Amino acid sequence: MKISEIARMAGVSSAAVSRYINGGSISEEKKQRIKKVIEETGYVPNPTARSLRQQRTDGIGVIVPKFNSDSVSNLIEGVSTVLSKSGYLAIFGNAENDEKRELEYMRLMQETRFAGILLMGTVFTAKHIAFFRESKMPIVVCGQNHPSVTCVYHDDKGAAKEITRYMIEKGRRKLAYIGAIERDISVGINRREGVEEAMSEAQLDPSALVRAQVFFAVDDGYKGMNDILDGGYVPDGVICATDTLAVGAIKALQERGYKVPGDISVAGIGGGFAGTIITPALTTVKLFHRECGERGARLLLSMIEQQREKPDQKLPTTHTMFGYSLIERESV
Amino acid sequence: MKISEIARMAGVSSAAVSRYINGGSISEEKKQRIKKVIEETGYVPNPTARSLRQQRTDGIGVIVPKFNSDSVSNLIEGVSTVLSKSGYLAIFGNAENDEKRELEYMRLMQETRFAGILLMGTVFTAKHIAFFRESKMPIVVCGQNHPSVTCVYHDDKGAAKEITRYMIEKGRRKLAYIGAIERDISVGINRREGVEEAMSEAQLDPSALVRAQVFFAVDDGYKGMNDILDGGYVPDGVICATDTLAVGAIKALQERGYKVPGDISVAGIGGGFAGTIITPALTTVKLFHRECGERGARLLLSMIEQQREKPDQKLPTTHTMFGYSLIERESV
DNA sequence: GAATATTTTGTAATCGATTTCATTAACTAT
DNA sequence: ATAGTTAATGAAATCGATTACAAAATATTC
Repeated sequence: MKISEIARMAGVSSAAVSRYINGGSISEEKKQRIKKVIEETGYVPNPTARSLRQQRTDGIGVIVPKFNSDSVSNLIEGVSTVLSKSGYLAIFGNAENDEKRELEYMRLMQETRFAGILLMGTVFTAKHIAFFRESKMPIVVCGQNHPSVTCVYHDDKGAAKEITRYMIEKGRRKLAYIGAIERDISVGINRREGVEEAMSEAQLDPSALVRAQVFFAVDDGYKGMNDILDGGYVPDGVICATDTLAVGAIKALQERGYKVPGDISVAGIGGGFAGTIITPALTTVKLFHRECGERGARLLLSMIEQQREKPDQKLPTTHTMFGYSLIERESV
Repeated sequence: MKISEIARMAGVSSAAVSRYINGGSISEEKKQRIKKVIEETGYVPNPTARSLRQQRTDGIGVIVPKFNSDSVSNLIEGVSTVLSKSGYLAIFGNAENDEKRELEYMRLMQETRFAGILLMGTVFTAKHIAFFRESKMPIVVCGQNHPSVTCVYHDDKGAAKEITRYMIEKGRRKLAYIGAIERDISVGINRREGVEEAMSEAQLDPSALVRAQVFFAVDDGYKGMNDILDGGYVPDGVICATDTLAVGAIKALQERGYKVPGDISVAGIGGGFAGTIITPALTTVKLFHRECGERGARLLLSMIEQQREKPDQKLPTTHTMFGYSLIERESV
């Protein structure tokens, strides 16, 4: 079923049908006739033809570093609930934790003239920044913050500070920190700085903090904890950059016969699923991944609208920070 | 940059350029000229225009019931690694555990003339079956089995049988089963039947099995276990239809002061992440979600190829069953 | 070397919508 | 009543590729 067919059936030109659909001026009488035919036939305009003519698609690209992670899948869940109600189609790209693939996807999505890009960022290279600067596409980044692009992110430093403060309050003063790779600003650097700041404020010397720097898996937390202990340092409190790392750290401690939190407290950051099922239940700081995805998607949608109204104009960047919320459980 | 521009620069017609790209007959000399120009300009054909003319898109629809679940996100991971190497674009649709939305997506994807559909099925209604029967699109279902459509699924009954047999071997004879809603054939019915069969084969009366039927979340397993105990039945072994349910069941037991596995053994089915981090570590049967997604994607790709060669022909359905693998840990 | 088959080529049609443009019809204001 | 707006209309152009078709160039056969 195509538009010319509908036009024939309604006894009008295809231009009239197009105007009916897209809201051009048209007489009430024809409007009714066209409406009737469209309802009877269940006609839907061919999106490909429309895209070709209008020089844009109704696709929104969502680039994620991987799928099988708690925080990412909640973020996606949030994004997809918003987009599925919007008339746009979400196209997900799995960057496989590789910045180069991220860039490839961004370029592909720009070439394909997607309506916008939502990037769940990990590491920003100079090429990323250049892309943000040069591209006129609506782009939103979730989870990182950078002045060159619109971002929705968490107060990572604040969250880390909060959980550290809490641990110090609970009487732990000999701290260790298992952090993530520092090419990731949000998780790698900001959270560490939060820990250090909280220590300073409590008159503890942050340079005395023993740190391990690892990746993001349970095994990495496990290894990080063991490295610290093997180094001869036995803390009484361990902060981990993510809940997943904390799970690994607790496992390492328990294997060595330490009681958590009796001998050593452990805290995470994230508030994901894993922390709710381990023993002891993980004390952590909740971050709002799902909400972050929702907000990011909504923001992108409004940027796309804005651009529709004034094309060719570089969109201003905005920066939205989400807070956090301490979850007291059993591991501290 | 468009094809006519390339043609002008290479001093040929745009038909020649198109033939160069799509492999038509063309002289070696022009081939070189065109190649050079394309390389210099980095020209890529406009996919929208191509789709319009060829009456098909390079999109593959992937419909999932939700994103934030371990099994689903591994499946997606598998699917996306295969598709991202294929030249096709994966478009994910979140059906939000709603069969109606599943159908809506299927219809939308058919209208949009996607190259194929990969459905991570939950419940099949009569409308699903009708769609499978009538549609000429390449469709692959992951996780369920039905004769009317090509499926890649697990031996759910076998897996359930295996873990039950194992539990009986370990001396547990007073069993309970926490199962999932039975509108889901694979997880709801087949797994329960596997448990019952294993009991019969061990001369245990399956009708004596106490069952709870719940949804898929941790809390559902928790509730299911409590319901069984509140009914006055204290089993010595509990089989759960999924690992997630097992996590909830163990939590309920521990809260009531039972030792797992000392007093009561608990086993799951799935082999996901959750079972590796709880205490005691979950004894379970591994299912190959990631591999299932990979296989499903590859199969769909080959079906799409087949259809390219002989269009208008209904594709034959195939049925691929994956096995399982017992994981002995601590909960039995 | 003529007749025939095959390959190469460009022109123009095509996919299905939207949009420009020129024209006509219907109002408003004077 | 007339000039000047504004709204409604359909024919035709357009988006950027692929492809049917016919013509031209080349290769093959006898």
